[in-house]
Amino acid sequence: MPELPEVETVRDGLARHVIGAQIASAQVLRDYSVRRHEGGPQDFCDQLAGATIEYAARRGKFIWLGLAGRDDVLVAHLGMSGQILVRDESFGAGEASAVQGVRHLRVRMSLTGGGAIDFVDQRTFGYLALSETVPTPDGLPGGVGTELARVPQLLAHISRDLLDPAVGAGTLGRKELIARFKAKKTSVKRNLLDQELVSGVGNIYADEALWLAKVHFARAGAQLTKPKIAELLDCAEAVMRSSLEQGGTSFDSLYVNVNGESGYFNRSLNVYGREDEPCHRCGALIRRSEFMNRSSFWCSVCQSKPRN
DNA sequence: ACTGCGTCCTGGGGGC
DNA sequence: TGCCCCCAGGACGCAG
Repeated sequence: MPELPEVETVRDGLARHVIGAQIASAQVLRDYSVRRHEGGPQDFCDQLAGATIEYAARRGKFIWLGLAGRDDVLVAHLGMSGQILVRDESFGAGEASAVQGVRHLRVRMSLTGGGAIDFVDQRTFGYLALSETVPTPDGLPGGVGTELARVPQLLAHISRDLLDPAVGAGTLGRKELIARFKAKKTSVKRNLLDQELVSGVGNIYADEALWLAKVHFARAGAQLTKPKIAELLDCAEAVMRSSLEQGGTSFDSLYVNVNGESGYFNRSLNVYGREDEPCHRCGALIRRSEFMNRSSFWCSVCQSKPRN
């Protein structure tokens, strides 16, 4: 499933392939895939027709495409199986046969002069919407890939992510994040997954970061020292950056493609999905626990359990 | 403020 | 070979 590195790969691909493109028309093949758009799917299509893409930005797992001369932007969330496929002129965009030939195609945006942007999503947790933008409270750029100090209203409550320069290690933003982390009364893993604290960390990378930092998922966040919290955040950032390096080169130039099923980032995983396999650091068996209605994978030796 | 849990959704894969 | 059921996940919303 796409996590932050995969989403960044998609954003980068969009920045390379669709900036300057004009959307001639949009076709919604499944209404559920256009959500949180006031006015619904038909209005979405009406509003999008004629829009020209100006930039591709990202905050956490949300992507947005800036539209020339407009205050609203096209927001995309990939959910857990979403893909954005960019088709060139030779694909035969707009033809009914071509639409039917694409498995799990939910929304097609046909481009002026040929080609298309396809939103493909097997499990339909992802969605598209148009959203007005609002100024960022700190006056800094809204996310990765834009210089504008604005963010879609739809995701204004989502915090910046660890790949955002504004919360980079050593910045005031990072310092503030550590302080907020320390002030929370809940567990470290819940903190890592709290998109309003720091965004972009999902279940997989939370477990990977905790393993790397040798912290048990259920440990109280406030129990960690600030340097330890800093280390944990650095670990989360490092895991995501190394995944990004691996994934960034694995889609071809015609497609902006994240394949939720191929799992091409999986080879670098140390704990996630490795129940009963030996820890890469100490050889003890990796355990799996239910936590927050999700699976958590951890090493019982490296990540000592809090007694409570 | 925090916690726990349900909801959305689909088809791959395991079990029989 | 077939069929049923479970499972995975992010974000959000609600009750306690």
